Amino acid sequence: MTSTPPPHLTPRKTPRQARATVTLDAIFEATIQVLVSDGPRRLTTTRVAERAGVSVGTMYQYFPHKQALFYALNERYLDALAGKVEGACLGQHGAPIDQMVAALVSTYWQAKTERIEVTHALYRSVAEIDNEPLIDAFAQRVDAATAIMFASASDAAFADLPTVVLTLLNSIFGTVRSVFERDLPFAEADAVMRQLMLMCTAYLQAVRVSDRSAPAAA
Amino acid sequence: MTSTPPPHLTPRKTPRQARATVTLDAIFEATIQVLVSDGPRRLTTTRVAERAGVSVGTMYQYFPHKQALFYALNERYLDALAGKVEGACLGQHGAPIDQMVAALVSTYWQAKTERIEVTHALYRSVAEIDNEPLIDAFAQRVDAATAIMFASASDAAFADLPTVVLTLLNSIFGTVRSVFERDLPFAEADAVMRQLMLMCTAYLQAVRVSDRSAPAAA
Amino acid sequence: MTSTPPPHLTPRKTPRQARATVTLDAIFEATIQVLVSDGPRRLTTTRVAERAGVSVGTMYQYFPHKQALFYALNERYLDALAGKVEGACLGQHGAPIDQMVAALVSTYWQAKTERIEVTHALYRSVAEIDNEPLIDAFAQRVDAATAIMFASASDAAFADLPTVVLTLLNSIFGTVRSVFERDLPFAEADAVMRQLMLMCTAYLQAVRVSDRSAPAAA
Amino acid sequence: MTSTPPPHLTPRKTPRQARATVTLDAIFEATIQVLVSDGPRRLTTTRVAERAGVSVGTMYQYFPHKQALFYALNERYLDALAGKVEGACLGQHGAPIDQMVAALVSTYWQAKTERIEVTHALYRSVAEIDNEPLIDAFAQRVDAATAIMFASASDAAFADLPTVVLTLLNSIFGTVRSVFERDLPFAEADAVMRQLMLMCTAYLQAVRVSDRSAPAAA
DNA sequence: TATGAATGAGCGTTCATTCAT
DNA sequence: CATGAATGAACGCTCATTCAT
Repeated sequence: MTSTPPPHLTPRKTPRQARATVTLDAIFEATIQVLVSDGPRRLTTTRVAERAGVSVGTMYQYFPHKQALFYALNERYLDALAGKVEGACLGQHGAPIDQMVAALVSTYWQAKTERIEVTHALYRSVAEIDNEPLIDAFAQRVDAATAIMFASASDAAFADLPTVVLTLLNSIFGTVRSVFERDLPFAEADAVMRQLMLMCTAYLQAVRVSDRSAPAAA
Repeated sequence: MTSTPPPHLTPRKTPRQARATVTLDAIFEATIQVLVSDGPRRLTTTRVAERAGVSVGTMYQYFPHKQALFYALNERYLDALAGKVEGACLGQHGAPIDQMVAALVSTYWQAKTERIEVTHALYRSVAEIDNEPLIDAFAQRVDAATAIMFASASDAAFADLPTVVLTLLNSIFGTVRSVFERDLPFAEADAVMRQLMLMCTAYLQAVRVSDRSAPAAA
Repeated sequence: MTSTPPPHLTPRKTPRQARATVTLDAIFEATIQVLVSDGPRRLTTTRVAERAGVSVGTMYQYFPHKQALFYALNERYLDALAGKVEGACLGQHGAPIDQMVAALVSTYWQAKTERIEVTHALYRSVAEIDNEPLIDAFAQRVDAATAIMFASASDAAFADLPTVVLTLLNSIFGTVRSVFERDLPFAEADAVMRQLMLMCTAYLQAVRVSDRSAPAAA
Repeated sequence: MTSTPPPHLTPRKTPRQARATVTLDAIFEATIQVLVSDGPRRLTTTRVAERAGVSVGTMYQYFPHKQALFYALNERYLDALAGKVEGACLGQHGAPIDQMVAALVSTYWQAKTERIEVTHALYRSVAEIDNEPLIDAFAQRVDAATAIMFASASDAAFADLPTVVLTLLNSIFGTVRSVFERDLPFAEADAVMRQLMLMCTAYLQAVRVSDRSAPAAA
């Protein structure tokens, strides 16, 4: 994350000791658990502290206020997610576009699917804070990685790569979220994911500049 | 709406009198206004009542509790939205698929764009209640209408229409939401919408059964 | 009080109904009682509400926050005090200065002595809020009334009346406070008060312009 | 200080080592600074320790609790103040009463005026603890010194010296405080101080026993 | 001995809900 | 019926104090 998040939303102390790291992890995990089991409305400082096995006071030693905790949690989450996507992109360097799309979709879907309830909880709690800076930073990283990947595609070139990437990512991320929130049974969700790959590939083929020369997207 | 929403989430009285309708409307509008101007966290019953020009007590005559109000608001909103989509689908009966896609995307986008802040506010406040039944009902209506429309396409037929429709709608709705939440500048948002049409059309062409006979989706 | 107190320090609602007045009085009285029995540090909203026989919520219907309650209490107190002093001043119009001094001192002393613990409590809690505006308003009223009184003295005139009044009042108010805070036994306190009258009279005679013509104060 | 302060309010250790003295001084100075800059409400142990450059734990090595720190601070302050007044009294031995009064008033005023914000802060924070023992001790010392001084006056004798001194000191201390708290502009404050001298002198002349023989005060 | 992370009671404040008027 | 004052549980947060290191 290269963006500058509002300073009042950052943890108070960098964990220098092992103990602090453990505590911090406990707090984050507790936050997720409370989020999952009680919902964002019931995410209270007391409950988190309790579940984390620390006192409220301790929590406030690490985070200046509740929002900061939440913010940091999202930061962690998005940071990891971005990392995975970046990894996938790097792994597909020079591959054909259908493989790229498949990697992109399945990586993202898998990441979201790993801990389903957590994903659900985080989707549901997005509104609780202003995490625009985080979303922006995430988008930036992922956009860049994806653009670089597609620029290296073995079987296609794109006139307006930024727009293509923007469309693709919004599509993928949006569709995944939509599928998630509708709580589709696995079979259907899986089917949609496969169709999504198809769709993205079809799109890319439609807008690619054949033989690296012809017309543009838009 | 044909689904059965939990009875405790429905308004207490059917508005038989004009007065009641007016009051109800005022309450809904006030809710939206408070939502837009103060955010979901500051949406208090008192504030809504005040803005609506009624007393809290009166509000509780119409809604057994805050969630019911919220639920009803979403119901209204989704009902209207579904209506618009249904209308668009009916209007495209027998048309070619690219026109259908264009109609679908632009109708949905326009509906969301009409009152941007309202859309934002509602997206942001989705988590506040459990509106799964509403979403389900909405999805059912829209799925049905869309399926009927595409079944009538002049230039394509689909082996597994339900999956195609499911994919298409999740794509469109998800992408729109994603674009909305990233708060893209109009130009970019518009470009993505046009690309989205392209994408959907490419997808449909890829999965259509040529001459109304051949292979299936996925 | 003619000064304009910060709007955020005024009670939320003017008591229009008898009930509200009763409640308000109960809150004020409870505040004093808590102040007296528990000290300013233990003056919590919960305790006040409890002692007043109302809920915290009710208290917050009358005062936007704790400070406002405190402020209003001081306002009431100083308003009444200023009224008493003004009354005394009016009553001594045209009298000789020693009677004026006697009236001033004994009125102030009596007012402070009426409910000793209350006076103590209020003196002790002065620092809790910024009541400068209240003090200023109080000083203004009392200064004015005192100046008018002394200007009418039958046996003296003063060249620099404002300074004389300022000195006199600071002396009286300060000495009374000092005596109070040292918690002198009644006999000593009473003796000091009588000496204070003597002192003030001696001062006025020392600075008066004989036959309404001669040299000035300062 | 000859009075017996509650043992739980005294520092834990007598500063036998230079290090301890330095630390203690730092703590006291930090307390004052925090008091001045943040006000008595924001005077937290953490903040004081931080500003003093020591850990909270260390602070608790010197003071069993916050009140003890506060108490000790006031003790220091009042001790120094009493010392100054005593010095002034000694210096005026055998002088005429007007010089004595002038010395008394100006010494006290100067002491209070030396670090205005500190004085303000201390006046404002008096209520935080029960420092009656300190006040008593202070009063005793100052009373004694003043009584001895006036007993040596070259131009007056007093029948009831204790009452005279009590009155005089309450007057002076009270007036100074009153002037301070009203935050009068320097010119006015200075004028009042000069008038105060006048007043005290007039008083003493009024109650003195001429030729060291005649009637008494009160 | 010095440290400062941990504690948790207690604070000020909010707000969904009730019910006497 | 409509009102809105009253309720009080529950929240976010602070800070004097302790104690393992």
